[in-house]
Amino acid sequence: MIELEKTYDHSKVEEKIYSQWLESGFFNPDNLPNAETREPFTISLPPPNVTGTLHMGHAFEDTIQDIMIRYERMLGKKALWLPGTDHAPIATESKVAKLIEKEEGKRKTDFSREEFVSKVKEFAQTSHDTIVKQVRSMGASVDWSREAYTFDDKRNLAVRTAFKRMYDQGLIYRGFRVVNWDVKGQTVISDDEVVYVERPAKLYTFRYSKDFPITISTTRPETKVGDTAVAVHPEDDRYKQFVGKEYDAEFCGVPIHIKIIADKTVEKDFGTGALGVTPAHSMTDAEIARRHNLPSKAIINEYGKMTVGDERILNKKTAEARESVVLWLNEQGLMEKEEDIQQNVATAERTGGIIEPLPKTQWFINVNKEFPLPHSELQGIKEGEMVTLKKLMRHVVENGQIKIAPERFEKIYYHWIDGLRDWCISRQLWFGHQIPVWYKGDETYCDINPPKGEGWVQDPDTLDTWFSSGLWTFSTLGWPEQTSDLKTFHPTSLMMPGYEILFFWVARMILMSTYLLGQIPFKQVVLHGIVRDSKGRKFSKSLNNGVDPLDMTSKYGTDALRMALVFGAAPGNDTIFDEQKVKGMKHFANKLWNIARFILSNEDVVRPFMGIKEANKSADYITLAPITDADKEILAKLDEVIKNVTSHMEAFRLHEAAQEIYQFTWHELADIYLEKSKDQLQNKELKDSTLLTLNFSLLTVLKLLHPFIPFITEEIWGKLSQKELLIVANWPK
RNA sequence: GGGCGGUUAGCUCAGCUGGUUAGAGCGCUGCAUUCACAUUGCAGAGGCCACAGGUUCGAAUCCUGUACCGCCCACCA
Repeated sequence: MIELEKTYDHSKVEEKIYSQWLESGFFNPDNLPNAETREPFTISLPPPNVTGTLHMGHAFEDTIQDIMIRYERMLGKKALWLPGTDHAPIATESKVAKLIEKEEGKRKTDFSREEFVSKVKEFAQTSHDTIVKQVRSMGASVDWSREAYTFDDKRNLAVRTAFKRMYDQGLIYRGFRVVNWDVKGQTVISDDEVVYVERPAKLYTFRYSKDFPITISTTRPETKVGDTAVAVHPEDDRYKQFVGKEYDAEFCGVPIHIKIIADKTVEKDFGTGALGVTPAHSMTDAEIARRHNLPSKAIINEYGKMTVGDERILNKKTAEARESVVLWLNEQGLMEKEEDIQQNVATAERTGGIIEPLPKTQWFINVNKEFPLPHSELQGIKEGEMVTLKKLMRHVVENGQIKIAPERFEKIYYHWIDGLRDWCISRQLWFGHQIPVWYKGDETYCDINPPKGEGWVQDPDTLDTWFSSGLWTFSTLGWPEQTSDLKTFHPTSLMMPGYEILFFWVARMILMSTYLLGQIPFKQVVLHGIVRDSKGRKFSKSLNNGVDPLDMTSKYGTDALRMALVFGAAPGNDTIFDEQKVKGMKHFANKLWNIARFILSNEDVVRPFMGIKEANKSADYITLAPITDADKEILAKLDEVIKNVTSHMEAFRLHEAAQEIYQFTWHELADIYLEKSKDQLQNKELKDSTLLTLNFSLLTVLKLLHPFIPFITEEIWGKLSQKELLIVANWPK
């Protein structure tokens, strides 16, 4: 007779069980029973940023991946879940800069680069330790022995190697062009990091000067001091007569020279149908200027201040300069109209600052350049075949080597690729992988290691965080070295990120892996949604609606939180976090506990139990007559549940799987069969078969539930004096 | 401007390839407490599955359209 306490107390169990798992070594696939013959199954953990603590979204992500890896481990796979963290330069650097300003009253520029970077590294280390604790407390069965960091030495070598290869093949180049400058973050960012925010704005309609023949409309009159042309549609009869003519004017004290040009991209119906072209401070205008060979005149600097004109605008911020220009236009009688409109303003994803398009020299990855693929294990593309990075990214999804679920995201992915422009990878930050390029006079040197000799200066810029994240699936396995891990575990099997990083990360991993390894990075992507608060809002600092996963786990238990997060969460759909749900799942855990308590309270339980522990199918016991209809029924239902849960797992319908076992456990096994068994246990003839049925049902339910609620199931399993841990038990068939 | 998703019980959501009286959790109502569990059990109320057409023997599920809500993308300044 085995006695359990009346209620399940997660606080006494979770640390103990996690330690048992760690001691067993089974998180490391090399230590699994019969590891040599197992088929590899790999998940790379999307590395959380080392900017602080984890939120409910991370808890959700950890949960669904842990469910999959535990399931695959029980299926007999050589299951590797590789953890790590991301140095996330923009977020981390700005976070530390803020902290220093608050605590020491100093600014980033008061320190040397080395001093500042070491402070950031210190912060990142603390943050890392917190994150590890949190991942651990979620019960994540990650292989800590293989933990990686996007900014450690091994990953740095991978980054330099990748850069060098792309540079040598002409896929990375340095170019001067209009880029997205984040005034607040003081760095360039890529197109994907630009977020458009709709805001009310004024649309001004005016002429440059009294004798200028065309009126133009703009929301940014201050930039007109940098105009070099006015563009109209080629078929606009109003303006045909002026095309090709050139005019001089003085605009708010600044002399300008304007050429009238015709370009198809101009909308006849917007504003006056004439567009003032500012080649230095607008991406679109820069493209028009390139088509028409127009000169470009920079008039705004990195601080968002005007660099031309007199005291009315010089050194003023653009918004202030705008007021001055508007005043001048009105004074001169040049203003025709001021209208209120809604406008999309470009802001930086991380800092929220305004994007000021500026002409600058930066590093880019050319996504359209044709080149021979150095090595290929991809289906449908041969080694040496001419490809572009865009083509590679599209191809592997199109021909099904990589599957994206839910399927609708494949279309979104293609659409993104089709509109993709060269990827700006340099950042004016200190914390990050410094670009492995050195200069001396007119010479440029790119290599994995610095050049020998005196006088070389390394490019001060660092790389976009997604450059190193793009290497994640293989840099974590030892690349560029040809390690046995790389051979065994790459391509990885499954990737489970949020849909919001499909472009940022998933696409970049596909780019890097197909190019550098000639392999897909993963076979299957399952995108999950965002966890929102009970009112459907995103969790955010400004709303102060955050819920700390650790509070939930200590209050209700990790199992309860995991089950609550996965219950009702369909792939790709956002989910609402509700504390009530966690509470309900704590009740479920307690229910399971009491089912076990009842079964184990029978004195004879050990004897029949020992007899069935090796078996895996209910069919094996049905033959053990006498057996009642109730026995048959519960065993038949159990078979069906096994079948259904397995098929849900295979299709990543974790929410369906969870619901199915929940229903069975509570409302079939506990509510119906357990009650009937009470009578049967009184009958000597039926006692043995009843105990067999009870035990078999419990064992099976524990197995089925283990990926979802690993702690309590392992704890009960342990009470059943099993030789092996549940974590490596066989998935029922 | 283009694309995508949502609209199912009071609330939050499932419903996989169309098939018996549409499900869950929470909440609500009534009854039950020494017998695994009150973190409980039993019983129950509650839904023209957004709307309008169509396909089908049969539609919450497929097609067309409409209306709201939300998201993504985009060089209308």
